[in-house]
Amino acid sequence: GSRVDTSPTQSGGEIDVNMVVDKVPAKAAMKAAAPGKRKAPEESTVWDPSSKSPKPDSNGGSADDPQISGANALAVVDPSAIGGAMVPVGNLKGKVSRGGSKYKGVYRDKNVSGKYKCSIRRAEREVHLGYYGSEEEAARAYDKAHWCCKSSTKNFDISTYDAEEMAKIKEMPSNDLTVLRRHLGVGLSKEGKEGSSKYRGVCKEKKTQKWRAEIQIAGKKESLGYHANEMDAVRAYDRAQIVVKGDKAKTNLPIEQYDAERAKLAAYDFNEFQAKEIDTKAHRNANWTSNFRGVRRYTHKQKNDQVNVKWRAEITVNGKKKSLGYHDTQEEAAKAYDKAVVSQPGFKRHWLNFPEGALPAPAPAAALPAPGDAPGGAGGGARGAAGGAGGVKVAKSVGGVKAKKAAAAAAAGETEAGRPEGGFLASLAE
DNA sequence: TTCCGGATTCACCGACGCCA
DNA sequence: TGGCGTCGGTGAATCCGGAA
Repeated sequence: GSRVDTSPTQSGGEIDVNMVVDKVPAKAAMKAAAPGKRKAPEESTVWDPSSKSPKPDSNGGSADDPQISGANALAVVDPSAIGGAMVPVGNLKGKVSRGGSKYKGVYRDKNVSGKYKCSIRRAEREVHLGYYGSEEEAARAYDKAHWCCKSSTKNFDISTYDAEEMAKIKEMPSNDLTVLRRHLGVGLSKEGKEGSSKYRGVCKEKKTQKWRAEIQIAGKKESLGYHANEMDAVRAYDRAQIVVKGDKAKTNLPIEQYDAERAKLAAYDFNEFQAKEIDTKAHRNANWTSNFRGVRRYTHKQKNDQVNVKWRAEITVNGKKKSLGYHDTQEEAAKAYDKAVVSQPGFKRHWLNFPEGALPAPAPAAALPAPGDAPGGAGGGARGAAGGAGGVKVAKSVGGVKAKKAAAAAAAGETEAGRPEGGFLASLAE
């Protein structure tokens, strides 16, 4: 039929580097033998994917090919006999594929500069086999996948691979390349990138020299805290992965290491996990800050050891904090803050905790510090839920250059009392 | 000084469609 | 049928500025 002899061209113990076992000549031969026709079904060899026997290659390779047949292949060519040189078995005829690589299954991804990627088709689906710095590495990854699926290699001779590794790969499921992908390191973290950890989700802050862990959930980055040593950050990330993805978590360390707490972690909602298990300043502050601008929690221990919890509203003007009283609820305190803000010259609606509603009546002037600076809230939690625009941030929102000009103008307009006349706020309001 | 969040970049991956 | 080229989405990594 259309079989093409794919055995290596050997003569006198030498291996012809230009030998060809690839599909190109095989297909040409097939076409020559039966132009326009596929191989007749009876000529095909049915291959059982569940068996570990090599699948007859449509390209012309065969199960009895001494070069590529099953476990035998590992012993066919002794690498030492060829001086350990790599022996390409692929289409190295000087032909460069459309992908810009001379190797099978290797492509250049124009989105990823200087890297080669490789993939293999399995059961009508493309399986990604990772990115590599060199064509050769990518070609070898492809070969390993091909070896796993079809018991043959396409780019380099099987003898150039580590026999032990290839035997191990042979044992991996050929219908599900997940195990192989893990073996190849696909989807795991990059290594050797300057300044970063070799672990996923962990990087080192240059400024603080601390290890920062974070995870992205539904497009939003969530902080997992700062850690003095890398492994603490790694574990924080791993645990967060388990919380978010359960058994499908891509952990840095073997997931079995978390067996003792996996059930507990998986039961967490991420926010709950973050609040209870992650020690960040924000969370430490969370129990005394409020979601409202200019409002914070105030606890007062009484003589009978009873703890009184109130919400304190305060505003910062001219760098000085002024109390706006203590309130039973956050909302009341927030309204008190809004009242104080409204009485500031040039105030903006978006400084308010309740910008949508009717403007509150301004607080009596005597009750407030003299105007002269953008109002600042009590800080802390005011940044987060209040849209990240705390009182002080108002100045930022005006823009760097403009804000600087305004500040300069304000400084120039200072009265003998030491405060800018007309107010910094007024200039900000432009 | 430390912590945090926004913005940006780009590596990674899956998948689609063309072609041999 | 499978190799190949490419595109788009996701998310990790990093930078940077502001707030505490």
